[in-house]
Amino acid sequence: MSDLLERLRGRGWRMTAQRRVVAEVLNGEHVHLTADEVHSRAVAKLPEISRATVYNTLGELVSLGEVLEVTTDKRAKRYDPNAHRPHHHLVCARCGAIRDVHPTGNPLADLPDAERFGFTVSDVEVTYRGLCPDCASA
Amino acid sequence: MSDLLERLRGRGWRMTAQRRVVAEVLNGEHVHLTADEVHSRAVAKLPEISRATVYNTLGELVSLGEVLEVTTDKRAKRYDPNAHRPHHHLVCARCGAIRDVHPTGNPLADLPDAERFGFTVSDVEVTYRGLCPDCASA
DNA sequence: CGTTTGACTTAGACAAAGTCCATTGTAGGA
DNA sequence: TCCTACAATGGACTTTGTCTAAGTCAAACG
Ligand SMILES: [Mn+2]
Ligand SMILES: [Mn+2]
Ligand SMILES: [Zn+2]
Ligand SMILES: [Zn+2]
Repeated sequence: MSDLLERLRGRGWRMTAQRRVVAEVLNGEHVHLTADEVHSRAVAKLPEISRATVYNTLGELVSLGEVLEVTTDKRAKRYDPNAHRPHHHLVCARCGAIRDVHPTGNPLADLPDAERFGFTVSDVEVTYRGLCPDCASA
Repeated sequence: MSDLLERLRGRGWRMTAQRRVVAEVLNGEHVHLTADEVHSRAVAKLPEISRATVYNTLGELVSLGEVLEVTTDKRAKRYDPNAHRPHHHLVCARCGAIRDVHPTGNPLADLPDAERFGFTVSDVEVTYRGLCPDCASA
């Protein structure tokens, strides 16, 4: 993702080996790694990178809107580089596998005014749960 | 909720002061307390109740299907006594207030087969986010 | 009722996920 | 090349939750 790195440099980011490695690890489709998984993979490329730096960098990428935080399970937060096209998630209840999905329809329209309690509603997250092919056949 | 206590007794639960207090605390509409909040309120009624017992009791209530676990934010799990009528949640992004909502429509039907990746989809959670009236005016 | 017993509760150790801070290092401009 | 503000580091600390060994008590039984 030199796209990403280019954009970040443009935003005044100081480019360091650590930040480059974190950005490299967060690359691909259906990628939803925990901070610890990002750290392990980053260590493979740059052994001296610290946990704190991984957390810092992930936090910065999130506030820049380049990465999304996803909390599909109650354990660690997951980091999603697919922040450009809005999407939702399909999660295997047994093994935790996560896929990006794009449902049709607009759930925002499905919430009547009477059910909004005066809130200004700006966003909807939809999480589908079920069993992945592997777990269903086992 | 003597309803609940009655049902639990019917299921062979030994009725203790601790369990009664936890069940009392989990009572009402739009109630979504964390385990620690349940513990604080339980301590007010029964000072010697322990954290472990609160966690144990909440876990049992969840496996009995009497209480739902809700993870609207990435912090602590919340416990929802409104397990009888299915519903979704509306969350204030600033102060964390949570309301139960009942959207129209069926999000399951909005996920095309091509977007299911072979999963057996059994459940959908929808979380609406926005600002509550208080936070919007501030 | 009093006894008995296994289910229940407790305190505290432990673990996982994440935050914070003082110190040390360095990217990138002058 | 030098300087310095920004970034990285390790480790202490916090929060949330789990586990266990030992003590307690609800309720079944007589
Ligand atoms: Mn995603
Ligand atoms: Mn609810
Ligand atoms: Zn699976
Ligand atoms: Zn609010």
